[in-house]
Amino acid sequence: MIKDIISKNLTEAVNLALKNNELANIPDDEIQKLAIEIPKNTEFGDYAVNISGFAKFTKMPPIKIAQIISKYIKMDDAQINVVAGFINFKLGSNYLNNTIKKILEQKNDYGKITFGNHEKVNLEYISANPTGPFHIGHGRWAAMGSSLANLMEFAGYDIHQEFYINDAGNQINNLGKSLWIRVLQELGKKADFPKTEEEGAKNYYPGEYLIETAKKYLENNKEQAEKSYKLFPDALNPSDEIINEMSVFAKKEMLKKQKQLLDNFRVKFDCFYSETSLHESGEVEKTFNFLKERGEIYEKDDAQWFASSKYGDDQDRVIKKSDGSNTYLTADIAYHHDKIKRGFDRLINIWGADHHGYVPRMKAALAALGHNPDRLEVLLGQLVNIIIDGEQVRMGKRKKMLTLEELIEDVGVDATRFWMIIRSIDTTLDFDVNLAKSCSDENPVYYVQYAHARACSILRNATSERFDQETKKELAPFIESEKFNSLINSEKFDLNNLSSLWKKSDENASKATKTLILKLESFEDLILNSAKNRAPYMIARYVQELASDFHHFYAYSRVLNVEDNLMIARLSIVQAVKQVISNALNILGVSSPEFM
RNA sequence: GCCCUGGUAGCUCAGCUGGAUAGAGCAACCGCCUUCUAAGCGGUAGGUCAUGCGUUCGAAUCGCAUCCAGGGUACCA
Repeated sequence: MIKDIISKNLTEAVNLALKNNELANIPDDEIQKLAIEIPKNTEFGDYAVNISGFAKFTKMPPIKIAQIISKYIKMDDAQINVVAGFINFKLGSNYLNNTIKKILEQKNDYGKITFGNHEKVNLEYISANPTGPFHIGHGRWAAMGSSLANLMEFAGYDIHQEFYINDAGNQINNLGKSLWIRVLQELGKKADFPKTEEEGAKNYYPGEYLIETAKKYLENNKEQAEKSYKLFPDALNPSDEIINEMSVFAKKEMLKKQKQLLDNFRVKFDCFYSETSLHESGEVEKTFNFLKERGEIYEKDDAQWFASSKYGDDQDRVIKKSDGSNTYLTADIAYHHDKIKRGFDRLINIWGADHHGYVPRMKAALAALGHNPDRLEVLLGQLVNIIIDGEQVRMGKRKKMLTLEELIEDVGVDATRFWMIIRSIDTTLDFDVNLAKSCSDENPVYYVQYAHARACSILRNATSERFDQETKKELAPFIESEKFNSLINSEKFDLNNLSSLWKKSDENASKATKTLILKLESFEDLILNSAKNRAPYMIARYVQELASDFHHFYAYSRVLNVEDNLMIARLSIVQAVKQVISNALNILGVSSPEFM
């Protein structure tokens, strides 16, 4: 990375200046902190470093310090100039050419870094109840989570993607009870969902999606259902056996649908972890006893309490209710305990902001179990507003809602994913359905994909036969396929291919070319920063900027129909752009079309 | 009340481990298609970075207070 080269030279220069007593009193960690940045105003240079921070140690004006340091910098093929407290670097073509070489040699691996050091990370996200279709909010976690997984893999982590199935508790019974009503309705019996709170309306799922499930159930179980109905004609009071049968069937169907949708949405989990399995294996009880042995649990009001406030939670939490059953928290503690026992160095959870109060108690739980709570990282995502026709649509949870499936059908996987990722996780996302659907300038997905398709088009044309309109004759391609392939696909890219790139041509073209290559160069740095910050949205922003730089380049630099050496050089750049756009879009789980 | 996010251009948002003139996209206005994809490019205009005080050589960025918006504050999951 060019930044690393500059950084190394800079550190050496500062140390030399210190050794020669031209500077003094600068602590080592201050030198380490020097950040190479890209100036907002590129007139200053391609890279810059601000050394004003040294002023308070050396008691010298920043400009003086910058001058002294710059004297000691020995970089070939780079211009260095000092403005105020800044040392600016303007790079020569060697650096830029090497960037292209690196991309063409590393291909799909360009941008991969070893920062993560193979740390074993368990990334848990979505973790929805299997009681209905995903809503759009789940879509944000799905897109975020899978992109973050791709990103962190790229940055050198070992990522294990996990979905925790919340398949225990009353909700599953409620699901079964609701399915039974739908089944009876399908059989033509009189059966209705309760309407009022007194009748227990909130214990049912009246969403229409269970109608389909009911039909499916009846395909093979019609007689059985009729029989059950005769024994228990009251739709709201079926037997436990019926509820159980319905619950199991509904859960299985819902899960199947969820998995199918995730597959369509390019979300790949390594593991679906069932909460029920934790109860059945006795892990929940074991964890409870373990905590009890460690003295973290006490009794009050007939319930068992976890003393989470000892570990920073603002109050203690019930862990076993007075009726003897466990709370959700108990299973969740067991689950996180299990993750750590499975050998993960780090646990990352993506949770909706509505769960933020849950973070301290989960961290407290880890501490109480004897683990370092910092191993758990919770990324809190703000919620999603749906905008249709300029109006915000409220998401009623159990009423009619726009499901993720409908959205994807409407908008497409690429656009949905891109829009879900484009904003930082800290801001409430306004998802404008009309905008995401629109194939216009307003839609950044197509802007980026168009750049990729455009690059592909140029590369295609370069090796295709041509037809001359005037002479009505077939012309040879601009470059033979074989030559082109050896240019693009060889293990060792020949830097001489780029030699004619920087000969004096028009200024706009070389400026655009340089800007473009510097953007390509910054990809590795981007991976580092976005992985560090767990921020896939940075990739989405970057790839838009890259597309913009490429379109700009395209406007000023003809690739084909110029003299051969220049064509080869520019084709190499186009290929590199195509590669990097596709590497970036791959991380986001967005496709890179060859035609549009 | 307490806790978590956010408040930056007409709109949606970057920038926030303090540093050069606060950026992008869209919308508005003006231009550019007989040559590689116009789903594109160039240009113009648009700001008291919610408010106040503080820390600092220097604050959109850090601290405190206030005001707005969203979310949370269960022996639900």
